[in-house]
Amino acid sequence: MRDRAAPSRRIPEATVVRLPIYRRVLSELLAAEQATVHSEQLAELAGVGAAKVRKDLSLLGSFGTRGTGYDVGFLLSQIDRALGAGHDWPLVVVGIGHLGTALVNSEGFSTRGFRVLALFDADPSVVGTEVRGLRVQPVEQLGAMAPVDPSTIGVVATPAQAAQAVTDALVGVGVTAILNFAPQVLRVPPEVMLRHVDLSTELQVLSFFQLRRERGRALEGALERARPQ
Amino acid sequence: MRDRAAPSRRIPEATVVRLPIYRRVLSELLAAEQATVHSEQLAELAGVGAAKVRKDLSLLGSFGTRGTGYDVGFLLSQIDRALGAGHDWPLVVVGIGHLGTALVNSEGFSTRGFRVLALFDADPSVVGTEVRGLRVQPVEQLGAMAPVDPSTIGVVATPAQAAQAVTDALVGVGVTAILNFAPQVLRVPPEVMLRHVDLSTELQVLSFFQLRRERGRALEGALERARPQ
DNA sequence: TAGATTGTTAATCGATTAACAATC
DNA sequence: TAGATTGTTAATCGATTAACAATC
Repeated sequence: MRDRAAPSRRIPEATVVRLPIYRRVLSELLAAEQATVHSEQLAELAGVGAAKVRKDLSLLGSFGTRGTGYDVGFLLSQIDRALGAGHDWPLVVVGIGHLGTALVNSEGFSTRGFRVLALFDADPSVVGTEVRGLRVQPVEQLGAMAPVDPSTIGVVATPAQAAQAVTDALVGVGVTAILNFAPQVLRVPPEVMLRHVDLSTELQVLSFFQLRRERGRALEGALERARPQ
Repeated sequence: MRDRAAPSRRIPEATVVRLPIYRRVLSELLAAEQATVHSEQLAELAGVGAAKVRKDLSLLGSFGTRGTGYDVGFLLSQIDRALGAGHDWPLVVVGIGHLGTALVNSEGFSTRGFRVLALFDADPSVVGTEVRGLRVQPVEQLGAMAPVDPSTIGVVATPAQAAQAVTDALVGVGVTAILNFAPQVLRVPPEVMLRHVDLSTELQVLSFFQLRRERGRALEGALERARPQ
């Protein structure tokens, strides 16, 4: 067995997004002491197709055994490696409302290498309180914090109107990756990576498809009535 | 001017996800009393390409004027129509922790037609409290609630281990669209629409790309050292 | 009319899926 | 060896982008 890890080929974003899902399923299987899994079962548990599972995994390397499947523990460790487990990922979280607090308290946060470096908020009644043992600092001090390590991830969980200024400040102290929860399109320099999660957008997407379904039903009804038996 | 609305062609999901972004930009332009906008500017403000904007909008209908652009108010109203504004979207939210509370308190929630129908939680210290004027009910009563309207959207914001049971109960009372925040793959009948938002997945995706960048830098450094001037 | 900008077509790119030879 | 299942190829599907004719 030699050189099973894939040469670091480009891994498509669509695949990267599924890796944490496989990771979760595998860790459940590991907890249940299942030794091996085949693509069909992993696919079923992850809610995707088996061909996609094999394709995704093959991009990381050749970790399965033909005729048998994948060793659960080994595959898990390889996905962890690809996702940078073991690495330290400092987070700077701005906006310690319900959303910011939810994020900081996420399950399995620290086991995945995420470590809260600093918390900021604009609200004087929040500043000074402790979340997960860390004191919330006034947001005005964000710009004055010591330059951060390049692997640091910034989290913007402020109201929309504060988000751009906070983002600029994060970029100013050296943050190169930002997760934005504010309902606001952010401008960042091209070298800064940005992901946007918007609760209300997700609901709007769901309601769009509900609406289409409803219109479909209405149309069916009309056809039904127009073409009586 | 006749028949400007597109025949209800299939609108790709990728486009649907961008509609709320255009919507937000347009409502800002409207607030700033800008009368018209062209695809180039809308693209710039939404952080996408101009061709994509025109393509997306053309799927909804032919709402622009060649040589001039789009009327801000009219385009906004058309996007609203496509997204089902004016429609009533009842929500059943299960899990009133920080995340559930953040969602229920989202800005512009009610203006978009979302209306919280019922709140449930398993924690006795949360049950009975009021969020946005609505009393939190014990989760055991979820299964016994009156069957819901087919446009109802369920929100699962519980810990992972409770998520599947809660989902089954939601489906049981007639919910056909679910937004899942629990770090858990859910099984639903094929007719139920499901979207999954996972805070920790988002961070893992960001850290994956950070890692690749780091490895890239390391490689560059190595090449630099291997090929001295 | 001249200039500007849409709406659409065609070309490109990327992701998904099916099929199957390789191989345990 | 026979059966099972991977890893990969090729076909398909869908989304993005560029280009430009249509038209205000």
